[in-house]
Amino acid sequence: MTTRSGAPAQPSERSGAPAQPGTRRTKQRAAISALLADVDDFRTAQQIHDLLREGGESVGLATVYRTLQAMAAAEEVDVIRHEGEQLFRRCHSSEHHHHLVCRSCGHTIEITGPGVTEWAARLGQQHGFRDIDHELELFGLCDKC
Amino acid sequence: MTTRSGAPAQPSERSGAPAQPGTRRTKQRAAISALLADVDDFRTAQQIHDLLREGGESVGLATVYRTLQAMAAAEEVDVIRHEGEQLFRRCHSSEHHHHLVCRSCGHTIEITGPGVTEWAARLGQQHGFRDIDHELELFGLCDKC
DNA sequence: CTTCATGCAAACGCTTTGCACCAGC
DNA sequence: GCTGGTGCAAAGCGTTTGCATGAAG
Repeated sequence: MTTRSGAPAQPSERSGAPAQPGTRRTKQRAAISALLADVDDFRTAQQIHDLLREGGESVGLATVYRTLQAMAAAEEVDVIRHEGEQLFRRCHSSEHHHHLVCRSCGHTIEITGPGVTEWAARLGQQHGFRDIDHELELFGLCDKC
Repeated sequence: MTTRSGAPAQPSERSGAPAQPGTRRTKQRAAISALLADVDDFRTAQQIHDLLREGGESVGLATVYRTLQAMAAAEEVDVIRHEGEQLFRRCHSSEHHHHLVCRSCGHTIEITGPGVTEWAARLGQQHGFRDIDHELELFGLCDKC
């Protein structure tokens, strides 16, 4: 990605895929994908790493990070930041949504903000801001915690 | 804070203050306070550190962190986390509010979420969550950026 | 004079990266 | 056999902390 071979041969880039990483099907990616399909709650990269190890599928922590990053870029997983660390989760809805997350076990419920996006856009415009983005997450303790 | 003197003398703790740090009036605290009064935008601890240094008032970075932490605990400053780092700002409203923050210069406008708190509480209750807290901030580019 | 804040540097936790090795295709 | 993913360990970055010094009251 940083270095380029001297040859002027154009990289094998088809039209569809924007040369994102994470193309190749590997055992590690499969393991992470499978785990994410299983665990319906937000988890840190380190937790995912531990869970994989517990499950016998040992994957390097760096790979976990790299894969999650790629999946996040491909919008296959949702990422939220909480207290300095990032939490990952495979979400069901592909539409814009927010989360109600248990701050103890990570149990998550997807929620939709009632008109938050429009509200944010309107408010931004009012104050001369453009390119408005919003962060909205709810945290609490679920009934099991 | 971690180590205690062997003497069993009870710490000089009056009834009012819960032994929070930041009691003593020092030059550094004054400088940080003054700067925060001047700068109306969200700033990282390191930016504040730099600004102090530029202004001639050199304060150790650790002190900046410790002081900001104390001020945050005393609710004298607002803290938000964004992209892994925390931003500090002296806010005008002491009531619950949110922010519209320029992601380039940190310029900030205080906003009130229309019923977000109630909405969050209701939603939490619906799903058996308690002790609900919410994080809501807007980010964009201000007209000067 | 006692106590607590400060400063420095080292430690910390999470995340990213360089590089040699290995596996997809 | 190329290409690109993996693993390890080291580096990076923002933040916290231990400890000796210095200032506040």
